[in-house]
Amino acid sequence: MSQLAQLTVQPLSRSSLHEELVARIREMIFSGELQGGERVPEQRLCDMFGVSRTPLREALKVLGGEGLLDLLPNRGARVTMLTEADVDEIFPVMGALEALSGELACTRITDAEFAEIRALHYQMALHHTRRELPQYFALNQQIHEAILRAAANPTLETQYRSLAGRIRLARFRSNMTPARWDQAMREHDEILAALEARDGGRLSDLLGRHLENKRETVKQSIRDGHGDSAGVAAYD
Amino acid sequence: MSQLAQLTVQPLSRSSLHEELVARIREMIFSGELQGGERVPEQRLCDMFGVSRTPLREALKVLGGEGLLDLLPNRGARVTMLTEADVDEIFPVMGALEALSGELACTRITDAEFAEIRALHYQMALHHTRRELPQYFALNQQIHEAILRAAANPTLETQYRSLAGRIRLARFRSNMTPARWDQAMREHDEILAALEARDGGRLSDLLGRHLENKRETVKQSIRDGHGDSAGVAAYD
DNA sequence: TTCTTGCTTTTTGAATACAATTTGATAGCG
DNA sequence: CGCTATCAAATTGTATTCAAAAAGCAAGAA
Repeated sequence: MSQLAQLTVQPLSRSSLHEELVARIREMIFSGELQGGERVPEQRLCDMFGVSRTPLREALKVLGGEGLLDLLPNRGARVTMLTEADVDEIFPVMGALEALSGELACTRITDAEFAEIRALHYQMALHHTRRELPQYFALNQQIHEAILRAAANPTLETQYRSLAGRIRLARFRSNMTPARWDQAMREHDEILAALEARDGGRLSDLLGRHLENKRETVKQSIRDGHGDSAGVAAYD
Repeated sequence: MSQLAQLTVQPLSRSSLHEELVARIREMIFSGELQGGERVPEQRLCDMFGVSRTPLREALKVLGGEGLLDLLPNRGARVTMLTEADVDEIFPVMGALEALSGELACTRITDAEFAEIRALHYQMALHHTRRELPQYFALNQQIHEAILRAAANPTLETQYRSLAGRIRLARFRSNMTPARWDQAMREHDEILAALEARDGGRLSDLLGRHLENKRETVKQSIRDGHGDSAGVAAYD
């Protein structure tokens, strides 16, 4: 018998049209190319992508299931509008999941994985001292993603990303004060310390509280009216 | 102006065919009418429901997104097979969500809601003393549902139900020993007490540990080979 | 003017038709 | 005897067509 049976290979994903469309349209929503509340006529998208309505409609159904589109029977699809109430609903759930990711990460993380996170952390700290906000945010997101990965639980990752995607519908932009930014950086110091100590309970708490600060930012952007900041990427 | 504008009526949900199909096929999966791993030829389902392939395929895509079907490009859909690894992955996430539902329920539950849960609890206790397992399970499920409802967070409900649905793929049946059953009942006594005291932290812990016992049951049923117990409903 | 009412246009829902891929079976070859 | 290659049938992927519903518009009445 060959070694083939032993190997686990990436189950190469030859994606079909509808999968491709799901990814593309999702990105259009996140990028703001499709505005919240906007009606999405099927034919226009078909022309845009050069496909027929069948695979497109399949894609819309999937995105509806993800909560990114509202599908109204006989009245088309609209990009979901996030209300403040939605945000208050979603954040506690995200918090619970992020807390779990902290717990699991502490029990499973390898030294190599931790070293990588620590490297990201110090790089982020550098951008913080230099007051380079975009770079700071990029690293910040990478760190949270790395913790999530370290938890080694694909179901958790999927669920978390799904909720994070819905939050991105708000297209918020962090309006950090210097004081708040300094505080966030201190929180990250503590997060790194808890992770190094493999203290799952403490890391859970820290991640949960760290997330709470984001909630107000998102709600504020909804109050300000999110349609106006077209083309602006969502920050963390 | 008439009074009509003031009234808020149920926005009657005329469901389309594909929505109907999603619900029907989902039930077929849960009931075991479609076995795990079984290939689901589109044409057969079309004949079965008397619809064309278009709405059916839209339904399959949605169920694929829910994780109940595996969609292999050009190779059809299969009912997802749950591995023990999947169960070990899903349960911690469910645990985090159930813990959150306990926390939220304690902060929000009304006296009326609590009274209803207490009633369900004592009814369940009665079935426990009479050793009426199916009735016990039915009440048990109602209690957990009621707590989830009391948390008053639709996002949480959706996410939890989605994971619970995936677990149902295992089509497990509780094989409780008398000792284990007595213990479960004691756990429920504590759950009720924590809820009455509005002690969110304690309720979280209790629900989490209560759930852990279910994990082994499910994994055992997978080891036993779940295809054999055709037609057997999943218990709690 | 403003609201209603009926018709036309547009858009969506569903079914059918066509193309591409996979599966499995058979024949040919080593 | 076993393996490969080729071809036919079945199944899925996509496009097109037809039907039903909703949205828009214009004419008429209050």
